[in-house]
Amino acid sequence: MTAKPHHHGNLRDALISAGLDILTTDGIDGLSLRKAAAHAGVSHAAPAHHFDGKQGLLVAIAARGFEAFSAMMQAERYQTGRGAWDQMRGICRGYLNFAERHPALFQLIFTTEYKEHADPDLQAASLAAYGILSEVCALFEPSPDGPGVNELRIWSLVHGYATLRSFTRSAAPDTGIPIPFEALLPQMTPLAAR
Amino acid sequence: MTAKPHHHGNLRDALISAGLDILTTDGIDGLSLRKAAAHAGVSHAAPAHHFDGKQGLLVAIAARGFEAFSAMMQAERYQTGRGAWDQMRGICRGYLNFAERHPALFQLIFTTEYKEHADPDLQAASLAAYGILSEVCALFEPSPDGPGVNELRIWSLVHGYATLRSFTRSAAPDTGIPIPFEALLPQMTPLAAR
DNA sequence: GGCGCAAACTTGACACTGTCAAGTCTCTTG
DNA sequence: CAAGAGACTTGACAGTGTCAAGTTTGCGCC
Repeated sequence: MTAKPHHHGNLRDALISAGLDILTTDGIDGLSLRKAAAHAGVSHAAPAHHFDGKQGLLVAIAARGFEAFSAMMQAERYQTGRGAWDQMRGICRGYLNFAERHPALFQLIFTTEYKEHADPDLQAASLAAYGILSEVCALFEPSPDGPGVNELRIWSLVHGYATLRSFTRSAAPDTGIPIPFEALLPQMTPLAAR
Repeated sequence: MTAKPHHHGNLRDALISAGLDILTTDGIDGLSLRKAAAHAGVSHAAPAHHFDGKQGLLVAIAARGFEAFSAMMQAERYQTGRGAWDQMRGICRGYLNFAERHPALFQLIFTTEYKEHADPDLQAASLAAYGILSEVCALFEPSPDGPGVNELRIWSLVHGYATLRSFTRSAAPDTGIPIPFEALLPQMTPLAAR
């Protein structure tokens, strides 16, 4: 059994959880290896034995973040119905919920400057998230542009909306974007209204 | 004359330029106040007299970044013609060019975690950039959804595309997004084809 | 069953960071 | 010309990531 490596019950997971906690409270630049170590009750150099430096911890956090991201999309997927547009609106709602409730984590998982994406776990988790969008887009086939273009169109639209909503909230003097995402979606693509 | 405050010819601008240089070479987390100071040939605490801490420098860099961003959109705006769609495709091309050529700066200007946006220069610069999009969208009026929705739709689409292209380039095992942005644009909005 | 060894973790150190306090120089202004 | 204000320097401090040693712990092997 490799479940209990030493006298601390799986420190690696504890450090990831600590990192997630710090991320939500102190933001992305308030997260440090030493703080995560202290939060988990170990010495400042302990993380080095489980992650390849700070980037390694960020990669692990991002992988778990993508899983939560996927879960949030799936949670909304069938919320209003099983039609193609129901599912599409559902996963977009989940996408936007995640960006809204976990802004720092959302930024982390989509920012390549913080981490190298060579990690297989991270790649798998991000591909799984993309797979959800891909599945829903497949419901609209056959379509004039094909699945690839539709995926990119929806993804760009929802990702841009999520990013810009967070941006304008801090940047604009008013309260930000007053237009709901669904107002952008309907005329978006000439998809089959299956 | 307030042109030459001391024995250094306008250190403030020199520090911003140094910051931009470091940003392009070392990325956003390779940028430090001390490095910028050294790059400008002054002591490590000199920047404190011109900026309110590191955030102050980032704000000033972001303001100049938005100006370059606007300039890049304007440079492409009339490149292929003066029609409404010509201008729309033009500024989107400029938008994507900027994101591609200055990825770290692009990330900085659109990330609110790095800086507070209370600075009036920064607000003015970002509003000016938005004004360009707004002008071009106005060419399509009257439209079924009104200018606000069209602006947000285009902005979300192009911003999401720019961000995700940079993301997939680092994240995906292949070379990234193979679909050009213009493939997403045409059926985007039922705008008047003026 | 005891021994050894490797892994987990600690301690200490180093260079680097942002920020503050005090001091020095220089330019301007009365 | 003197005085003072602003620009800049020097020095220090806490915090950071990372490396090099030690120390502890638990597991496998003879």
